[in-house]
Amino acid sequence: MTTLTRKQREVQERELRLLEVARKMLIEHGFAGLNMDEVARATEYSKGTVYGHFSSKEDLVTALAIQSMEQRLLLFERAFRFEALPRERMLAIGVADELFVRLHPSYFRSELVIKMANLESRVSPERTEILGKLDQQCFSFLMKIIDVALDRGDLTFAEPSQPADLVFALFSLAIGSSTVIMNFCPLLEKFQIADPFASCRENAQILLDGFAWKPLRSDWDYAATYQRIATEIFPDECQRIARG
Amino acid sequence: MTTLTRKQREVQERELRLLEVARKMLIEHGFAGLNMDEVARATEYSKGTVYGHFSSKEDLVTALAIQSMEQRLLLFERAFRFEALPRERMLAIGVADELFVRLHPSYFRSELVIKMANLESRVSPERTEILGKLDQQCFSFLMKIIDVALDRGDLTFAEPSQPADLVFALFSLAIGSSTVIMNFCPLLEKFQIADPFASCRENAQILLDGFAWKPLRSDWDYAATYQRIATEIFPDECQRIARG
DNA sequence: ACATTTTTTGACGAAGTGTCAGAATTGAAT
DNA sequence: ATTCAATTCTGACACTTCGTCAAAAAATGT
Repeated sequence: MTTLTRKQREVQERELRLLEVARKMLIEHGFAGLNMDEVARATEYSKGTVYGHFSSKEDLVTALAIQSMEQRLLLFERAFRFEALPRERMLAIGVADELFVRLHPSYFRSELVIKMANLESRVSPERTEILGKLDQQCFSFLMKIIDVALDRGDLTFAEPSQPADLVFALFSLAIGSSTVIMNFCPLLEKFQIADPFASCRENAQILLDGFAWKPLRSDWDYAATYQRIATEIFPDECQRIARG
Repeated sequence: MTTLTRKQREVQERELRLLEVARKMLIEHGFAGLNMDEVARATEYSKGTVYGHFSSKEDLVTALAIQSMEQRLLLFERAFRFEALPRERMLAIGVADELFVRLHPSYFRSELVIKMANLESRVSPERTEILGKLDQQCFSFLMKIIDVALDRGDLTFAEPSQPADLVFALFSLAIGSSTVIMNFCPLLEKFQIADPFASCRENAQILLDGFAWKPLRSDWDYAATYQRIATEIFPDECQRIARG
């Protein structure tokens, strides 16, 4: 019994070590530059051992994406607990997402890479399922806040819009903005947007105004809310961004 | 002289043939499944010849992305010439973008693949530049319409928002929505959104309402505008979508 | 008809993925 | 302590694919 758990613990630690090294490679050399031989060499295990953990390179990257989502959800949870008006809490979620992308750009990238390139077929079903569950958790955070807003009457939906449409809009804006910021740099320079993340935050607020989620920007000082979020919920993270 | 142009024409035709075959492969097997040996075999040319056209696999996919952007711009131009209020014209651009994604999903995918995976370093500078130019053309269509709206007073920007922020927001929403629709199917099912494209159209309108682009949805029948766009500008395309 | 230039070819080297027979290690039993 | 079965780990190997380049073939000029 004790021996079994010790063994399991060792295996788990080894997996973390493998992922750590792989993540570093993904950051430095991109998906194509992430190389299984090299992962084995750098960790001083053999290829066979690495393949014991991950059925393929794609599976390994999915494991990284799972870590990624877990990181994101940690930030989301803290944002979710922010005690404020629903719309302010939604702003906190937005800030959490921004911080995630900025603090873990390579995580974000591995998420997208995996979802984009038909790669899921080569990923173990277990990992695919885990990732799906995590996506859903993410989704439900937003839905819960929307439900509170509906209860309070801060937000109403006129046919044909539904709460899910708002979530869809926010997801799309967030994913699209991050994609543009991370991958369309020349385009952004054309735009001459000095601080794309600030622009993105503002755009999300404008979208919420479009949905008439009260209080509107004209009736509330969301800049102050943002300051509160930055100092009360994410002081360390915001500082790390300010520095780096 | 004549022989030279004939030769050039042959080369150009061959390139189109290569791209056609490569595109089919990209659709069917994804980026990883697109294979240079196979492209050579299927077109009955040799690898050397293929590499004469494209300096690398990434370069080939970029060429596909360029074709893609050209297709998109053809639709954008037609939308741009729509004689109507600026906001209606912007809706027409949105419809053009939707039609593009729906009619050429594989084109759209190749665009994203190239921009995502650090792949640009392996692409020939000429093609990178062409793609940049096309991006910018796309951008300037939106800017021109916004300028008209500003002139008419339909739209004003309150500090710190700028016209470019609106373009950024629209791009992000469009790219994000398409990405979610094309690649996050399980998530969309969770959302229980019956017609994601319709939802996306509506979300864009809501965003424009947020920017207070007049006339607001409450003061104008944009469903009617959409009908006009569908029947007057894109009758064939809309039918093809309705059928397939 | 022959020479020169251009184009095309496919064998090849390099790099990487995933597998599997056998080596090494471990834990239990004697 | 020694033996032995079970488990785990290893790295050589088979296979795939990218991109190159010397040589063959074709086109062009004389």
